[in-house]
Amino acid sequence: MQLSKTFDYAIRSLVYLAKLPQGQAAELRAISLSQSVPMSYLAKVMRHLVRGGLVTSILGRDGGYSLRKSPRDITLLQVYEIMEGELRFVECMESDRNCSLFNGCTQATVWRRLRQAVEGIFRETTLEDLLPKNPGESVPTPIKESGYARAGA
Amino acid sequence: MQLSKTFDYAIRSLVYLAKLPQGQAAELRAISLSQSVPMSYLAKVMRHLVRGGLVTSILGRDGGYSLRKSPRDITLLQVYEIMEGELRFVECMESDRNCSLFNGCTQATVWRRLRQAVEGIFRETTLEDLLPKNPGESVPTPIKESGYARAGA
DNA sequence: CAATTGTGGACATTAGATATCCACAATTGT
DNA sequence: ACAATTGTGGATATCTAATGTCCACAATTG
Repeated sequence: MQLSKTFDYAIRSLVYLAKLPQGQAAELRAISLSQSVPMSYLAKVMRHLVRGGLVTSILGRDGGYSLRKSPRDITLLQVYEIMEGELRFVECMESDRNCSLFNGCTQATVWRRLRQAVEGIFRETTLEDLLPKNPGESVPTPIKESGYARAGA
Repeated sequence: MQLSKTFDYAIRSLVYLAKLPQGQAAELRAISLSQSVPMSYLAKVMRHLVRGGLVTSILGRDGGYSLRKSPRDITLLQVYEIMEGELRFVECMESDRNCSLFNGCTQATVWRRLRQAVEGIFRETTLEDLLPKNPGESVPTPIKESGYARAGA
C-alpha cells in the first residue's frame, strides 16, 4: 500500500519547479540538493517527466528543467500514470486474464471502489494545491520558509 | 500502490471459512488447494489471523481453522492491520522523525486524505459483503470439494 | 503409540525499487 | 573550432521487502 519514492521524488521536483519565477529553469543538481535525492536517480525521474510532457528540458549551459504547463493543469493522477502506469491495487484488476478464480471473485468490487476513491483524489489534486504560498483551502500547514524562489541565477 | 498477495490470501481464506457450515473447520490443505496458494506460506498467513483473533485453530485429527466472529463483524481494516500493520502510504506519514523536509511538506495533506478514504472503505467493508449473494449467478468458486461452496441460502 | 494437524522460526528465493555509471548528444561562451 | 556545461540513454549493480520453503516440534485424537 506504499507509494514509491520515485513518485514522491517526481512530485517534489515538480513542486520545486513550480516555485521558480516564470520561465526560469532549474538544473538537476539544484533539485537534487534541495531534496537529498541522488542526482543520477533523479535524472531518471526527470526524464520520465519530460517524456510524459509535463516538463521541458534545456541542454547546454544554463540549461535545466522547467514546467510545461501551469501548476493548475497538472494533476497528481497525471504524474502517477507517467511514473507508474495505470493505477491498480491487484494484478487482476479488471479481467480474468491471469486469474482462474476470477469468476465469482467478490473482492473485485472492493478493489474497484478503492481505485475510484484514490483516482478521484489524485485527479482533483493539482500541483497548485501543493504550493505553500496558497493559504487557501487545501493547504492548512503554515510555512515559515523564506526565499524559496532563489534558484540558479 | 499494490496490495500484497499476503493480504489477498488472508481475505480469500477468511471468505472460504465464512462459507463453511456453522462450526465446521477447514484444514490448511483444503484452503490452500482451493486457491492455489502454497501451503507452507498459507500456514504463515493463517497464524497471523489466529494471533490477530479472527480465527481459531484446532490441532490434531479433524483439526483446522474456523472463524471466531460473525462475518459481519470482521472488517477489511481489521484484516489489513493484522496482516500489514498500520495503513500508510509513505514512510513519514505523521511525524518528522525521519524527514528533514517535513516542515512545510505540502504533500502530507494529500496522503492523509488518501488514507482516510481507503481506511473508510476498509472499515465499512465486512467479510459478509464478500460472500456471494445470489446462489444462482455469482456463486461458483472453482472448488473441487463437495458441499463447501454453498453459503447461507 | 501412531497418525494427524497446526506452530514457530530459520532460511532461501525472487521481484521490484532504488541507485550508480559511463559514453554521448545538444547547447553556449570564448 | 573548442572547451565547458547540461541533459540523455541505457546497461548494470545494490538493496529491500515480499514471497516461498523447510524442518523439528507441540497438541490432539483414536
